[in-house]
Amino acid sequence: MVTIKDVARQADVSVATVSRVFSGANVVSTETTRKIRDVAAALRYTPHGGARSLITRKTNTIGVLLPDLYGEFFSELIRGIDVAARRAGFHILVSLSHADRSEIEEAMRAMRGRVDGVLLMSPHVDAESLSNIPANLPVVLVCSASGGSEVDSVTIQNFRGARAMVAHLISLGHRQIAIIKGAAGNYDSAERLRGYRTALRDAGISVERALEVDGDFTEAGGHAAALQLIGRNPRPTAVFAANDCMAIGALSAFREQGVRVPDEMAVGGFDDIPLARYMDPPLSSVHVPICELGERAVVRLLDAIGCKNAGDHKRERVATHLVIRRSTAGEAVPSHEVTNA
Amino acid sequence: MVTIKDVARQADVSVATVSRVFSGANVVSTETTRKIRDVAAALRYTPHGGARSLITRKTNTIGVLLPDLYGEFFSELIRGIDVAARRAGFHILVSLSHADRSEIEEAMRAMRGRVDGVLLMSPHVDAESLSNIPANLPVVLVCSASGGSEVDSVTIQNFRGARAMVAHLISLGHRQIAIIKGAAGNYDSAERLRGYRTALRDAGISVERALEVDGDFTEAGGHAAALQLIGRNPRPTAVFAANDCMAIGALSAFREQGVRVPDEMAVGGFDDIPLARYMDPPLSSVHVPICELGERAVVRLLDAIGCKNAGDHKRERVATHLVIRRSTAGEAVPSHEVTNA
DNA sequence: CCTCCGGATGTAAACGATTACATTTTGGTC
DNA sequence: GACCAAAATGTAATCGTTTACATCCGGAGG
Repeated sequence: MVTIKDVARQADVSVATVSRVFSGANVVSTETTRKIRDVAAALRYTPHGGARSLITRKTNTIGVLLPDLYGEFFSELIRGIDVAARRAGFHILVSLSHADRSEIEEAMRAMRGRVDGVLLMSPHVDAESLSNIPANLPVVLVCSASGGSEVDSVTIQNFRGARAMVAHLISLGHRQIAIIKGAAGNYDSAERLRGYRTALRDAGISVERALEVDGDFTEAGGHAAALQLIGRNPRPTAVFAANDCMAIGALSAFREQGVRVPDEMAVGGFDDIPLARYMDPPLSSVHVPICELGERAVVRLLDAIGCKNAGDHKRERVATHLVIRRSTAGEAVPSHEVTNA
Repeated sequence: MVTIKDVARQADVSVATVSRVFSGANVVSTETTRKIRDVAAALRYTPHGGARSLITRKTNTIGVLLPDLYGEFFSELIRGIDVAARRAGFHILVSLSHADRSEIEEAMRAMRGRVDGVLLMSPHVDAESLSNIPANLPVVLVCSASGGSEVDSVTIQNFRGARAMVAHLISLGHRQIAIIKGAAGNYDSAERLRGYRTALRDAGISVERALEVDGDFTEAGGHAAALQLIGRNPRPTAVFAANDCMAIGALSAFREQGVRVPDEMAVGGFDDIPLARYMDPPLSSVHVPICELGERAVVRLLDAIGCKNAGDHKRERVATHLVIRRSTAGEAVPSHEVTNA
């Protein structure tokens, strides 16, 4: 590997001068600069990021710790994060599939000295209770429960979104409304369930546990849950799936069983993934600006990295809105979408 | 930030001893070890990864350079990469949305000193022509054209998969078979197109440019392309979409226009994303083990990092296989899948 | 002609760890 | 108790940079 010393030697200057050329301190004579650049190009020299960040104490990298995440949600989130990070000249160090507390702590420690801050998405662990992590490392929670206000966090409007979807179903005249719940122990799941129940109560409809079936955010889970619901007596006339994947699984189950959507069964999802509008019938959903979620989280983190004002930790929510398509609205709704912020 | 020196001072030993405790050289007396661990825990000390990798000359990190990638493909690929990397104790540094050569080179330089090797997916740029990158940095190409054998690469069996799908359509009696092409200039696109044409020729069917419509790998693109095809005279009886997203867009277009699938129009996709089986009708596709693709690429890269045998660069392909569902096969095919390696 | 100043460059000390080598301690053997 | 190997620990160089400080040099001002 060719280092700054090799360049210095060949260009017949000191390493300091070479360093000054590459670190942008605009203080080296144009002639020397040219000479150094030539030598560097010939040698294929590139500054060593690790060494650089050791002395400058900035890695220009943010760590991203995620749980098991699938499909669209994951890719959009990363995209948002990468876009915002790159805009600020930051890289992202990604670590996936962290479930329990010890794994998270382990991953965070591994990141010490490699990142300037961490984005942590931990829907199962109350991240505040993380104890054994490097001190002074800025952290922003994404879509996670954060008991107090001890830490920055960015989440989505799960509660409002779910409540709006269920209110929409109610407004269509449905009274027997089921929910296919998200993965157990998950923060988003819990909030969406809460929104569902609140909407029912607000309309004076009693909340029945029999209409709350378990799900796991996968198509297969939604499919299985839908089969259960078909057997219920009385059979619900509408179902709210806690995410689109499950809604899609449910749609296919209803189709197989000859249950017509939306006539016999209205179906609403959550997330509004790109595919939702291409379903048959097109799926009503709660739109989540996932990409923006990632961006906002990064912005917040960069903020925390910049100034050490340990004081003002904020809890921020990105807005969701209802997107009504045919899976809930019947033929009455025109094919262009009705949205409702 | 607390460093190894702080721990050494408080534990009343030298930094060397502390280092030995944390780097696993099992040579420190149990009592000293305990004392050091206690102090470290009290101080919340974590070794500084950057400093460590500077002297050991290993970052235990691999860089991942990707183009604009969406949905399932992206998330599965990253998952595969992360799984394999973590298994070997490696982290991944991700950088997205690199299009042209200069962006790629820039990103690779930025990674110098932060990674031990790079996974590069560059479907548009002939990566071999990359010149201005750090010397000696192991690289493995993923799903990219690699002219000669100067570099390791892992791709998928685009050609075979596409040919098999089109052969399947032919075997069902179709003669007017259209293709919705992938993004222009894309390696996978080109290979799948080649497979399509070869299958036609093998069956003695003439290749007609009018049946090759442009696409871009998105649902909207597939939708638009399908509308075009409906207008063709004679109208094709089958269409092969170069990926599932486009196939799904096409399905929805056919549905809207009252073109029955598969009776009036058979539809085949590529990728076999999880949602494919939940479409109406369930979508026939070419299964791609995306996760495995990522894993294999990492394994290959770790190999290259381990031994400096610059000699034997290999080109590897992960196998695809046909998954036949109702979108091509009509009601004749039972609901459990027919697969065909 | 001397001073002084500023621009260009060099010298050397960090950054936070690892590790070869040197040194000290320990404990077993005679 | 002396001796010696082995075990435990310390010393200091090193990784590839950045940067405060020192140095050098030429020219402007007096």
